[in-house]
Amino acid sequence: MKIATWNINGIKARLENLVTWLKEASPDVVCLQEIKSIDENFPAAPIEELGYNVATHGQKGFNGVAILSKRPFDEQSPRLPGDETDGQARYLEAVIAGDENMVRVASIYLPNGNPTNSQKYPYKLAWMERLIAHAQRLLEDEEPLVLAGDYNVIPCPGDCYLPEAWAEDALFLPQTRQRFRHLMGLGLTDALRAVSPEEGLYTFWDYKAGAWRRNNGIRIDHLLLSPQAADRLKSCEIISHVRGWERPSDHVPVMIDLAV
DNA sequence: ATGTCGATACTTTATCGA
Repeated sequence: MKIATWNINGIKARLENLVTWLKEASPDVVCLQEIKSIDENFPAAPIEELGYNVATHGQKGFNGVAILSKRPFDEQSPRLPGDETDGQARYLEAVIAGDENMVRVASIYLPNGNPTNSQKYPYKLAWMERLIAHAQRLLEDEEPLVLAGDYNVIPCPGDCYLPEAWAEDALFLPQTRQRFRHLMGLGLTDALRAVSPEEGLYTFWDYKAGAWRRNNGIRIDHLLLSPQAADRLKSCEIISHVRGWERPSDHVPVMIDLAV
Protein backbone atom coordinates (compact mmCIF):
# COMPACT_ATOMS: atom_id res chain seq x y z
CA MET A 1 0.00 0.00 0.00
CA LYS A 2 1.48 3.30 -1.11
CA ILE A 3 0.85 6.07 1.45
CA ALA A 4 1.87 9.66 0.78
CA THR A 5 1.82 12.96 2.63
CA TRP A 6 1.73 16.34 0.88
CA ASN A 7 1.22 19.88 2.12
CA ILE A 8 -0.44 21.27 -0.99
CA ASN A 9 -0.79 24.91 0.18
CA GLY A 10 -4.39 25.41 -1.00
CA ILE A 11 -6.51 22.72 -2.67
CA LYS A 12 -8.18 25.12 -5.10
CA ALA A 13 -4.85 26.54 -6.28
CA ARG A 14 -3.27 23.08 -6.48
CA LEU A 15 -6.05 20.85 -7.86
CA GLU A 16 -4.45 20.51 -11.30
CA ASN A 17 -1.05 19.58 -9.81
CA LEU A 18 -2.69 17.12 -7.42
CA VAL A 19 -4.67 15.36 -10.15
CA THR A 20 -1.57 15.16 -12.35
CA TRP A 21 0.44 13.60 -9.54
CA LEU A 22 -2.32 11.15 -8.54
CA LYS A 23 -2.37 9.88 -12.13
CA GLU A 24 1.42 9.74 -12.26
CA ALA A 25 2.11 7.97 -8.95
CA SER A 26 -1.17 6.16 -8.18
CA PRO A 27 -0.80 6.33 -4.39
CA ASP A 28 -3.38 4.29 -2.44
CA VAL A 29 -3.62 6.86 0.35
CA VAL A 30 -2.73 10.56 0.38
CA CYS A 31 -2.63 12.72 3.51
CA LEU A 32 -3.05 16.37 2.55
CA GLN A 33 -2.32 19.45 4.67
CA GLU A 34 -3.13 23.14 4.27
CA ILE A 35 -6.17 22.53 2.09
CA LYS A 36 -7.26 26.09 3.07
CA SER A 37 -10.89 25.22 2.40
CA ILE A 38 -14.06 24.49 4.28
CA ASP A 39 -15.33 20.93 3.76
CA GLU A 40 -18.25 22.09 1.56
CA ASN A 41 -15.92 23.76 -0.93
CA PHE A 42 -13.38 20.93 -1.23
CA PRO A 43 -13.32 19.89 -4.93
CA ALA A 44 -13.87 16.18 -4.29
CA ALA A 45 -15.41 15.23 -7.65
CA PRO A 46 -12.26 15.22 -9.84
CA ILE A 47 -10.45 13.22 -7.14
CA GLU A 48 -13.32 10.75 -6.73
CA GLU A 49 -13.29 10.25 -10.50
CA LEU A 50 -9.78 8.81 -10.08
CA GLY A 51 -11.16 6.23 -7.65
CA TYR A 52 -10.51 7.91 -4.31
CA ASN A 53 -12.70 8.22 -1.26
CA VAL A 54 -12.29 11.68 0.27
CA ALA A 55 -12.38 12.68 3.94
CA THR A 56 -11.79 16.31 4.88
CA HIS A 57 -11.40 18.32 8.07
CA GLY A 58 -11.24 21.88 6.87
CA GLN A 59 -11.68 25.44 8.06
CA LYS A 60 -12.07 28.78 6.33
CA GLY A 61 -8.94 30.31 4.86
CA PHE A 62 -6.19 28.50 6.73
CA ASN A 63 -4.99 25.07 7.83
CA GLY A 64 -7.22 22.10 7.02
CA VAL A 65 -6.30 18.46 6.40
CA ALA A 66 -7.69 15.64 4.27
CA ILE A 67 -7.20 11.96 3.54
CA LEU A 68 -7.73 10.46 0.08
CA SER A 69 -7.97 6.67 -0.15
CA LYS A 70 -8.68 4.18 -2.90
CA ARG A 71 -9.82 1.80 -0.18
CA PRO A 72 -12.80 2.50 2.08
CA PHE A 73 -12.41 4.15 5.47
CA ASP A 74 -13.50 2.05 8.40
CA GLU A 75 -13.57 4.98 10.78
CA GLN A 76 -12.58 8.61 10.74
CA SER A 77 -11.89 10.97 13.59
CA PRO A 78 -11.03 14.64 13.17
CA ARG A 79 -9.24 16.67 15.87
CA LEU A 80 -6.33 15.80 18.09
CA PRO A 81 -7.52 14.89 21.60
CA GLY A 82 -6.43 16.92 24.61
CA ASP A 83 -7.93 20.40 24.12
CA GLU A 84 -11.62 20.80 23.32
CA THR A 85 -11.15 24.56 22.89
CA ASP A 86 -8.68 24.16 20.00
CA GLY A 87 -10.61 25.17 16.88
CA GLN A 88 -7.77 24.81 14.34
CA ALA A 89 -8.22 22.01 11.77
CA ARG A 90 -4.89 20.21 11.93
CA TYR A 91 -5.59 16.51 12.47
CA LEU A 92 -7.58 13.76 10.77
CA GLU A 93 -7.28 10.05 11.47
CA ALA A 94 -8.72 7.09 9.55
CA VAL A 95 -8.48 3.30 9.58
CA ILE A 96 -7.93 1.81 6.13
CA ALA A 97 -8.06 -1.84 5.06
CA GLY A 98 -4.98 -3.34 3.42
CA ASP A 99 -4.86 -6.75 1.76
CA GLU A 100 -4.02 -8.48 5.04
CA ASN A 101 -3.90 -5.82 7.76
CA MET A 102 -5.68 -2.66 8.78
CA VAL A 103 -3.58 0.52 8.83
CA ARG A 104 -4.38 3.52 10.99
CA VAL A 105 -3.32 6.70 9.17
CA ALA A 106 -3.25 10.26 10.50
CA SER A 107 -2.89 13.44 8.43
CA ILE A 108 -1.05 15.96 10.62
CA TYR A 109 -0.49 19.70 10.19
CA LEU A 110 1.62 20.61 13.19
CA PRO A 111 1.61 24.34 14.04
CA ASN A 112 4.42 26.44 12.54
CA GLY A 113 5.05 28.33 15.79
CA ASN A 114 6.59 31.51 14.37
CA PRO A 115 7.09 34.16 15.55
CA THR A 116 8.54 32.55 18.66
CA ASN A 117 7.85 35.60 20.87
CA SER A 118 4.10 35.28 20.23
CA GLN A 119 1.45 32.89 21.59
CA LYS A 120 2.01 30.77 18.47
CA TYR A 121 5.10 29.12 19.89
CA PRO A 122 3.60 27.91 23.18
CA TYR A 123 0.61 26.71 21.12
CA LYS A 124 2.98 24.67 18.96
CA LEU A 125 4.71 23.13 21.97
CA ALA A 126 1.37 22.32 23.65
CA TRP A 127 0.14 20.76 20.41
CA MET A 128 3.26 18.58 20.31
CA GLU A 129 2.61 17.47 23.89
CA ARG A 130 -0.92 16.48 22.89
CA LEU A 131 0.44 14.57 19.88
CA ILE A 132 2.92 12.73 22.12
CA ALA A 133 0.11 11.72 24.49
CA HIS A 134 -2.13 10.58 21.63
CA ALA A 135 0.65 8.66 19.88
CA GLN A 136 1.49 6.91 23.13
CA ARG A 137 -2.12 5.84 23.42
CA LEU A 138 -2.27 4.62 19.79
CA LEU A 139 0.99 2.68 20.10
CA GLU A 140 -0.56 0.61 22.88
CA ASP A 141 -2.69 -1.05 20.20
CA GLU A 142 0.45 -2.58 18.65
CA GLU A 143 -0.95 -2.25 15.13
CA PRO A 144 0.31 -0.71 11.88
CA LEU A 145 0.16 3.08 12.39
CA VAL A 146 1.36 5.86 10.09
CA LEU A 147 1.54 9.41 11.46
CA ALA A 148 2.06 11.41 8.28
CA GLY A 149 2.22 15.11 7.71
CA ASP A 150 3.85 18.51 7.84
CA TYR A 151 5.46 18.47 11.28
CA ASN A 152 7.07 21.91 10.91
CA VAL A 153 10.09 20.33 12.62
CA ILE A 154 13.63 20.11 11.22
CA PRO A 155 14.83 17.07 13.18
CA CYS A 156 18.61 17.46 12.73
CA PRO A 157 21.14 19.97 11.29
CA GLY A 158 21.58 17.72 8.24
CA ASP A 159 17.89 18.19 7.45
CA CYS A 160 18.42 21.78 6.31
CA TYR A 161 20.69 23.59 3.89
CA LEU A 162 21.97 26.22 6.31
CA PRO A 163 21.46 25.31 10.01
CA GLU A 164 22.70 28.73 11.22
CA ALA A 165 19.80 30.40 9.41
CA TRP A 166 17.29 28.30 11.37
CA ALA A 167 18.87 28.56 14.82
CA GLU A 168 16.20 30.94 16.22
CA ASP A 169 13.30 29.53 14.20
CA ALA A 170 10.35 27.67 15.71
CA LEU A 171 11.03 24.78 13.31
CA PHE A 172 14.51 24.14 14.74
CA LEU A 173 14.68 25.52 18.31
CA PRO A 174 15.97 23.03 20.93
CA GLN A 175 12.57 22.92 22.68
CA THR A 176 10.91 21.94 19.38
CA ARG A 177 13.41 19.23 18.56
CA GLN A 178 13.35 17.93 22.14
CA ARG A 179 9.63 17.25 21.83
CA PHE A 180 10.11 15.65 18.42
CA ARG A 181 12.74 13.33 19.92
CA HIS A 182 10.32 12.55 22.76
CA LEU A 183 7.71 11.56 20.15
CA MET A 184 10.21 9.39 18.25
CA GLY A 185 11.36 7.87 21.54
CA LEU A 186 7.93 6.33 22.05
CA GLY A 187 9.00 3.77 19.46
CA LEU A 188 8.28 5.44 16.13
CA THR A 189 10.47 5.08 13.03
CA ASP A 190 11.14 7.99 10.64
CA ALA A 191 10.43 6.23 7.33
CA LEU A 192 12.91 8.32 5.33
CA ARG A 193 15.71 7.66 7.82
CA ALA A 194 14.91 3.94 7.69
CA VAL A 195 15.92 3.91 4.02
CA SER A 196 18.63 6.62 3.88
CA PRO A 197 21.08 8.32 6.26
CA GLU A 198 21.91 10.90 3.58
CA GLU A 199 22.00 14.58 4.55
CA GLY A 200 20.50 17.27 2.34
CA LEU A 201 17.20 15.50 1.60
CA TYR A 202 14.49 18.17 1.63
CA THR A 203 10.68 18.29 1.36
CA PHE A 204 10.15 22.09 1.41
CA TRP A 205 11.74 24.94 -0.50
CA ASP A 206 10.56 28.50 0.23
CA TYR A 207 9.00 30.48 -2.63
CA LYS A 208 11.31 33.34 -1.69
CA ALA A 209 14.89 34.03 -2.68
CA GLY A 210 15.21 31.34 -5.35
CA ALA A 211 15.29 28.64 -2.69
CA TRP A 212 14.36 25.81 -5.08
CA ARG A 213 16.91 26.86 -7.68
CA ARG A 214 19.63 26.98 -5.00
CA ASN A 215 18.37 23.82 -3.26
CA ASN A 216 18.00 25.85 -0.08
CA GLY A 217 15.49 23.45 1.49
CA ILE A 218 14.44 21.80 4.74
CA ARG A 219 13.03 18.37 5.62
CA ILE A 220 9.86 18.91 7.65
CA ASP A 221 7.35 16.47 6.12
CA HIS A 222 7.60 13.10 7.81
CA LEU A 223 5.95 9.68 7.95
CA LEU A 224 6.42 8.19 11.42
CA LEU A 225 5.74 4.47 11.73
CA SER A 226 4.77 2.19 14.61
CA PRO A 227 6.94 -0.94 14.92
CA GLN A 228 4.20 -2.97 13.17
CA ALA A 229 4.28 -0.54 10.23
CA ALA A 230 8.08 -0.20 10.19
CA ASP A 231 8.39 -3.99 9.93
CA ARG A 232 6.40 -3.80 6.69
CA LEU A 233 8.21 -0.81 5.13
CA LYS A 234 9.33 -1.53 1.57
CA SER A 235 10.39 1.95 0.41
CA CYS A 236 10.28 5.68 1.13
CA GLU A 237 10.74 8.38 -1.48
CA ILE A 238 10.67 12.18 -1.63
CA ILE A 239 8.93 13.18 -4.88
CA SER A 240 10.99 16.33 -5.38
CA HIS A 241 10.43 16.86 -9.11
CA VAL A 242 6.91 18.25 -8.58
CA ARG A 243 8.51 21.33 -6.97
CA GLY A 244 9.66 22.27 -10.48
CA TRP A 245 6.13 22.21 -11.97
CA GLU A 246 4.11 25.31 -12.84
CA ARG A 247 2.39 26.87 -9.81
CA PRO A 248 3.88 24.37 -7.35
CA SER A 249 3.23 23.99 -3.66
CA ASP A 250 6.26 24.93 -1.56
CA HIS A 251 6.19 21.34 -0.23
CA VAL A 252 6.54 18.08 -2.21
CA PRO A 253 4.99 14.64 -1.54
CA VAL A 254 6.76 11.99 0.50
CA MET A 255 5.57 8.44 -0.18
CA ILE A 256 6.12 5.07 1.46
CA ASP A 257 5.19 1.58 0.33
CA LEU A 258 3.98 -0.76 3.05
CA ALA A 259 3.44 -4.52 2.71
CA VAL A 260 0.05 -4.66 4.40
C1' DA B 1 19.15 39.49 -1.31
C1' DT B 2 12.79 38.15 3.51
C1' DG B 3 13.11 38.65 -3.10
C1' DT B 4 6.65 34.66 -2.82
C1' DC B 5 2.47 32.71 -2.54
C1' DG B 6 -2.75 31.76 -1.31
C1' DA B 7 -6.97 33.21 0.89
C1' DT B 8 -9.80 36.85 2.58
C1' DA B 9 -12.56 41.16 2.68
C1' DC B 10 -17.79 46.30 3.43
C1' DT B 11 -12.09 43.67 -2.44
C1' DT B 12 -9.34 45.58 -7.38
C1' DT B 13 -5.16 46.36 -2.90
C1' DA B 14 -4.08 45.69 1.94
C1' DT B 15 -3.67 42.16 5.45
C1' DC B 16 -2.45 37.81 7.43
C1' DG B 17 -0.14 33.36 7.72
C1' DA B 18 3.46 30.59 6.18
